[in-house]
Amino acid sequence: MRHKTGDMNSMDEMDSAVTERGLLSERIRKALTDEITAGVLQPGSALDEQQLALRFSVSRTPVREALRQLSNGGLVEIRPRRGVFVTRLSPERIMEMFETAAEVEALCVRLATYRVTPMERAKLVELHEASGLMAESGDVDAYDRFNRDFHVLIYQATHNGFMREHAVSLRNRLDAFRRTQLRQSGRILISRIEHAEILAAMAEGDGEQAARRMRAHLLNAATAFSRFVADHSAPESALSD
Amino acid sequence: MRHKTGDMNSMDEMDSAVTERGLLSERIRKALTDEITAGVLQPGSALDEQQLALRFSVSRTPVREALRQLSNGGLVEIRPRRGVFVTRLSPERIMEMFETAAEVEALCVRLATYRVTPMERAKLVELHEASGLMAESGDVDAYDRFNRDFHVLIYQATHNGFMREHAVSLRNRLDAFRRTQLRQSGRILISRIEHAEILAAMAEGDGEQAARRMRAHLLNAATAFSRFVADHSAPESALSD
DNA sequence: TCGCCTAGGATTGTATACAGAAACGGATCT
DNA sequence: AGATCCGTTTCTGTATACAATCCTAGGCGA
Repeated sequence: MRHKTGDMNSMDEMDSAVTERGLLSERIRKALTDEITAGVLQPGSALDEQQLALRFSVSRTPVREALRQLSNGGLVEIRPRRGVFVTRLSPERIMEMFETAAEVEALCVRLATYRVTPMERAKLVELHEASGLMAESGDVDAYDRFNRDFHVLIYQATHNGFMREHAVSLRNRLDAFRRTQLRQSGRILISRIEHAEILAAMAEGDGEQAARRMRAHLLNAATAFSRFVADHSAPESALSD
Repeated sequence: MRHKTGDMNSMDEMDSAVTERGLLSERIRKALTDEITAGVLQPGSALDEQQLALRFSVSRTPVREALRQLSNGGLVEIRPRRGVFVTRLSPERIMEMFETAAEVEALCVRLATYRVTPMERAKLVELHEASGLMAESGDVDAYDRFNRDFHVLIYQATHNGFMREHAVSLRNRLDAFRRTQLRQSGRILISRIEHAEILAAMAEGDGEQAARRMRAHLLNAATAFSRFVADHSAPESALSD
């Protein structure tokens, strides 16, 4: 079973005349999610319902629903009777999110070490080995997809569906920042080495060790992200606000 | 200096009769949350928007928004174009949730052990000592409130706001089941003893030990809940259906 | 008799209309 | 000049109307 969780959902080239199978609110939610994580919609900016409705050529109703969904994901903030704003994530907040993700992933890999099936273990190794090519060619997008599959498979190996869903949801909220740090030179190779070390600990059945390495793995990514922000956005943000 | 302007925005009435204070969708969301967790709305039952709108004397719009919010909390399931249904939680699913909560709380108390401030530690002890009266008098509701404050304060002591929010959200989803198990004879006293042991580990600065005890604390609650379910619903569900 | 197709009813999804609150700007007063 | 008051305006929150889809039931044909 090799299902790709991150399939691109870009079948929007159909005529606008046909009502698509999915709900309008879902389409809008996805579009807004992309724009926010890509930085097109800048943090702190207000999202006007009418304006968005006009942009997507729909009424305010599905736009409202999409915005409500986004607020639950933490991407936007709703101030009642005031409006909807793209959540402004402070660097501290982002680091808090990374730390939380690190701890959650650590506990997942610890449980996974004790519960993983031989088939799952084989699949993990297979994924990891396949990532070697991506690391060498520097294909960030491909490695990003692999990385996701790798981690999700570990959640899966906990054999706790609720925990898996929670971990996936957490990971989704950090994806934008993860991609950012992954683009730094050398990060992919380091990431891959850390994966190998985690797999080694799992192979020895040492859940605590695997957990420690996973925590370090995530915190390294956080540090890389932090360094990236310090290097790239300091000059720009000097006069904002 | 206080002017006597015509500003009467400051009337804070708490009654639920004709108050226009909050948003309708919020009020409905709370009402439905209560009814679902209390079991008034049984798992698997369909929620008709028009019917609910009639019941609350509002239009379908705020009802829809409330239902969307609930679906993100996992209380209801939305099948597009099919309707909204109260989520049917299998015993396995509930145990998965308890395990996840146990692990998350364990990691919280581990971090809290290393980061708690003297003031927070004092507040924890104070809370714990105050709970003695509730345990003796068997006031389940009061103990339930204390229990919540106690655990939330531990999340707070991690000094990671994001983690605190996540842990609180997780706890909310389990509150209904927690109350159930707490009503079993002796559970309150046992719970209080376990709290004391957790505090002791924190006082010694042994985060790992505190984490283990917290995990056991939550899993004990899960076991108690499981036993409660087995005792109370087995005879009925044995040959019905 | 059984299975497929179609018509009707019911319910959700979306659009539009209306009401009230919060932001904005100008005029007046101190 | 600065602040305050008040009217205007814009936008959200809610209500209602319309459209599309799904479920059900009944008829028709094999």
